[in-house]
Amino acid sequence: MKNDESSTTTLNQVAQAAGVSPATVSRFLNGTAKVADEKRRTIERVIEELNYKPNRLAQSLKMGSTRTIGVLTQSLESGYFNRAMVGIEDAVKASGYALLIMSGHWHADEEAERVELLIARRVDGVAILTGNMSDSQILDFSRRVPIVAFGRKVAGERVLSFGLDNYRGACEAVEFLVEQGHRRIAMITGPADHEDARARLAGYCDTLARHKIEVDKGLIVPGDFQESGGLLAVNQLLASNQRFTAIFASNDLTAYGARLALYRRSIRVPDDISIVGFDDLHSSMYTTPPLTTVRQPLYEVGTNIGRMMLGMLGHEQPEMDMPALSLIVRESVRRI
Amino acid sequence: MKNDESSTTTLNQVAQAAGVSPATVSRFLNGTAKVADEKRRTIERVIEELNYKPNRLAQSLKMGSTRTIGVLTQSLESGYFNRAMVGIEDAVKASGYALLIMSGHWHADEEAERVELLIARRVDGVAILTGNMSDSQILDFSRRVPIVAFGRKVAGERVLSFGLDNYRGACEAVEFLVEQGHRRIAMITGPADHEDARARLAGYCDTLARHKIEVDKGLIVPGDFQESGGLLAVNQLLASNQRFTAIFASNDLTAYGARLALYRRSIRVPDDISIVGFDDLHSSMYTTPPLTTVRQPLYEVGTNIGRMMLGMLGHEQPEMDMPALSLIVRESVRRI
DNA sequence: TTGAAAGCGTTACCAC
DNA sequence: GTGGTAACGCTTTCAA
Repeated sequence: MKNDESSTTTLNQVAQAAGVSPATVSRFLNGTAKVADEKRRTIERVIEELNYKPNRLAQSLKMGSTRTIGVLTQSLESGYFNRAMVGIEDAVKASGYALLIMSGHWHADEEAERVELLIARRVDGVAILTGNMSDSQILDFSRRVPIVAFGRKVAGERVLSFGLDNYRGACEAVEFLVEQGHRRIAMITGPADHEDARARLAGYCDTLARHKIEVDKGLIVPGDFQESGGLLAVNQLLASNQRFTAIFASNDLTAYGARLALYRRSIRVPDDISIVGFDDLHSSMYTTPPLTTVRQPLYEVGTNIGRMMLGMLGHEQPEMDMPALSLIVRESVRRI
Repeated sequence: MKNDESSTTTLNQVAQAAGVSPATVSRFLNGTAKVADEKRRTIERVIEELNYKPNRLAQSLKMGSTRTIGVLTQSLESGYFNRAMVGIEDAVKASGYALLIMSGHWHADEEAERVELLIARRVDGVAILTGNMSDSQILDFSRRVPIVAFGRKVAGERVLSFGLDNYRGACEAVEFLVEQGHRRIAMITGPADHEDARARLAGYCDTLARHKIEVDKGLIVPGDFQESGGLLAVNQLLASNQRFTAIFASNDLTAYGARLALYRRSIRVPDDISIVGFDDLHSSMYTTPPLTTVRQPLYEVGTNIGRMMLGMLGHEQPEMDMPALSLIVRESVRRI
């Protein structure tokens, strides 16, 4: 076996070495047509000897499909998005698709730029995980490439989109707190320009109202979906001398920060203050105390994105099957 | 502006519409040669009108470079690996490289399969983040594609590799515990087949020995680098009625699990038991108490991987500059 | 069953 | 400066 200097073998070389035409090799490789037993054996042998691997680039160019799905995430290191990522990957890898992942960092311009990059690389479709692009931007893109968008509501010829009912999730969370006897419930919000954050806030307000509990503006403090925001928020709450027995944090990260702020003042959870979060990140199972939170079925979100994408790409019909948000009761809430 | 049914415009169409040859358009696009002012303006206009975007696939095929770096990670949702991932991305994106990420799940066969996939897609180089492949496997791959491997020690023509001094990091951690007066220090190990885990265990043993502290086998319990392993390990430790004042966990995840196990028994940290972890995941800043741990400069690991890769790919010479492991003292250790 | 050849969208060499 | 054209590695008619 002589190797041409690590230079990659091409289908043509295989054909030549096997004394057949490139077409025949191609047909053998793809099972596109019957090839005589004898030839097929020589081809097999030559491929082995030359260690030939098809060039997917050339294939893609020819066939007009890269078998690649572009994913626009918002952060490469977000436990939230990455959970969905593995769902997507699991759903599509059996069909031979790979993921080309780019991050938009919650910045509309950067997001658009990344999608542009994805399209330039000729991904077969792009999955968009929330973000700040406008619907019309997404719609525009969808004229160039099939899109499935999560956490957005945009309708069009080649866009599929879906979201989770954040409002209802928030209602459940606050409902639970009320059931447990809490009346003075503080809320740490998420970014004001974030739709999910607004829905969660609305769920909080409405649920309180439904129970004839006054919505005290002083109990609503801003966070940023990060731990640091949660920490600051609780500090602010405490500094303003508000009375409250529970905190509804807009997401788990916020809850972690809030919990630390309480710890610093030796305020016990849940004995003194109860906390409920939102997302149910994996780590929420291991905080002390384990966090009561609203579970987002992110993995399933991912598999559904993957399936919907395959559907648009002409594979078997996607059967959507989306678990709803559900409250996971752990140990950060006390009945009072 | 008429749009041909969302079908993508090609360079040839631009050429035709502008009344010039494809070569000229290409030259204009790449600045490969001067093109007359007049033509350049028509070309610009036509590109605008037709909304032409170059097909990177065709470019790649022609030029023999996809401007893509394959990354073999072990888990898409590991805070540890993903921190390095953003480092890699930051280091290479300015040069126009994108990342094609695949996960090997710590399984040698799957890892090899993924690298094979990466190569089939003609990535320009592959970055390998630890894993279980054999050195010779990696060496083999490196004959087909430039490789930079982190957490491995494999030398070759086209492989660059580097690791962090886990042994020394562990020594520092245990040294600190001893300085704080601890003598009965339990250790929760990582997977026995994991090199880093073994190095950390060795650091623990040697440091104890250096201080003439007996290494009690009963204080060394197995973990798995996951929270659940840490939890189980502490349960086992407690059940066996060992006396100890501190725990050295093989990584932060393990420490989280251990901390929860303690919490369940109302054993306080650090008042009753001290804990130190390893990795310094972002979340370790927000555990209660915040975790004292050995910081791995993962982001910098990533940027270095990226730079080394660019170096191998013929860009500017990489200047390695790797921060060492360092102990981050927070609040999970008490002086006794 | 098989081969010749066109073509996917680029780039680059060779003339002019 | 610019155009013609071969070539990158593959797939797929069209004939035979």
